[in-house]
Amino acid sequence: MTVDALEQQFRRLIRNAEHVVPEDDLLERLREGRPLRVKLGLDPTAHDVTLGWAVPLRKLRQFQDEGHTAVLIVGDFTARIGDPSGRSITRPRLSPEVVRANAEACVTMLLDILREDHLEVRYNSEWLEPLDLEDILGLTSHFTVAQMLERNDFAARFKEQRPISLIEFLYPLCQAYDSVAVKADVELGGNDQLFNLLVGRDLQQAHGQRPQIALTMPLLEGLDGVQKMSQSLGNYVSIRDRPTEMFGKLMSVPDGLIGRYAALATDLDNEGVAELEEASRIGGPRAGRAKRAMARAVVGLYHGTDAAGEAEAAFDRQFKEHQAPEEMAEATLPAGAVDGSSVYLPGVLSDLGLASSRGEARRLIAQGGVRVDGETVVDEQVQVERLRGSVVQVGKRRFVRLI
RNA sequence: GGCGGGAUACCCUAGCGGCCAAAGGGAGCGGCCUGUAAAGUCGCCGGCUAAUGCCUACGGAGGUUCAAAUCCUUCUCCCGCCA
Repeated sequence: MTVDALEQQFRRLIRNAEHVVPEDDLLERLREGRPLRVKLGLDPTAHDVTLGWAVPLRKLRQFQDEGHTAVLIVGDFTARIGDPSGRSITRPRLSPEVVRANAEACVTMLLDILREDHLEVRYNSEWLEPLDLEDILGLTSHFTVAQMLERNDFAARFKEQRPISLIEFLYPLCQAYDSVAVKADVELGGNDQLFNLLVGRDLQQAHGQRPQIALTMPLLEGLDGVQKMSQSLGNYVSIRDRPTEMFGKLMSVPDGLIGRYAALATDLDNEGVAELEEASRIGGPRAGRAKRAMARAVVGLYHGTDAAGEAEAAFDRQFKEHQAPEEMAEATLPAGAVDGSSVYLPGVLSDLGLASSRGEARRLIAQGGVRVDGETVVDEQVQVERLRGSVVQVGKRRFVRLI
């Protein structure tokens, strides 16, 4: 490979990265011309791939495309122990079978992004399970409490006098040991993983290995624009969301995030990203158009450009022309709800999951948030004929067709 | 191990015998506005087909009282100081 080509590969690989520690070592290893072992850890309790999680995954895919080996570490052992992080109640321990099944489902989903060649999937129980206490004490001896407290969230919790379980100190060690076990050249992760990745370097060195390069990707903010995208917060887009849903969710993102999404969740080049970012700063209709372009690019990435175009058209039908969407959930009128010729609508709404309770449904109706075939419902009792075959809408985006 | 403090709805927090389904803030939801953005604005925000009604709920279990989120006992968990 020419020096130039190498340099370009290097630029591609570090593009958008938040930290590359140390950068020059990555270039050096690329020069060796061998496939690098690029590790990425996977928590098998997650069951959906969000756009946020896709950021490091897509980076891993880039490495694959350059001929390097993706080493996917399934944290089956650690999942079995349960992470007591923060104040959250200790997760129930999962049985090995359940973890395994989850993990396999996860890996399958990851193949939406990763390629099947240049891929190595490893379960960390393979090397963590056989460790005995002596081995574990040996691992801990390489680190000090002060080192552990360097980690931001530990430092913060310590300062605020919130509990830190000892087991939490062991997690970075387990993860670091994974790096030793698979002889990683590079480990990828979200930026919140930086500390753990650096622990991996130290531990590899302690085991006489060349320390891995830690490459972290920015954490993508969720739809709310504030917190990081996560399944538990419900502010996420799944890469398996239907095109229309994906497009719609992306259109609800705050303006300030357009550039960020464009950079991290699309395959637009730097100029394209800069253009959208600029437009989003200007605001007004230009920002709206920039957001559309971003949404189209994301949907296009996972569903193809045709689907993206259709999603945008469907979006306009629904929100500019206020037509019901073409595809929506269908449901039958719950039999119990019918009383003679009229129906108690709050009961129907809560049975269909459009409202969390009958009281909630009644409130929605009272506030004018419920429509049948586009017409705002005023009364709680509704004629059966009016409902049969109708489209029931709650709020702006929840639709169900009754059949 | 000793002593002290604490656990309130999704989160943070007030209440400290009846006026408490529980103040305030955040999050969330709905209407208007709009670019399904932000800001703004009006409203909702435990459940029950009306209710000045009933049920469930202030960490768990008991108790005192006509009446308990509030008092007592005990258990669990958290925090602090001392060791």
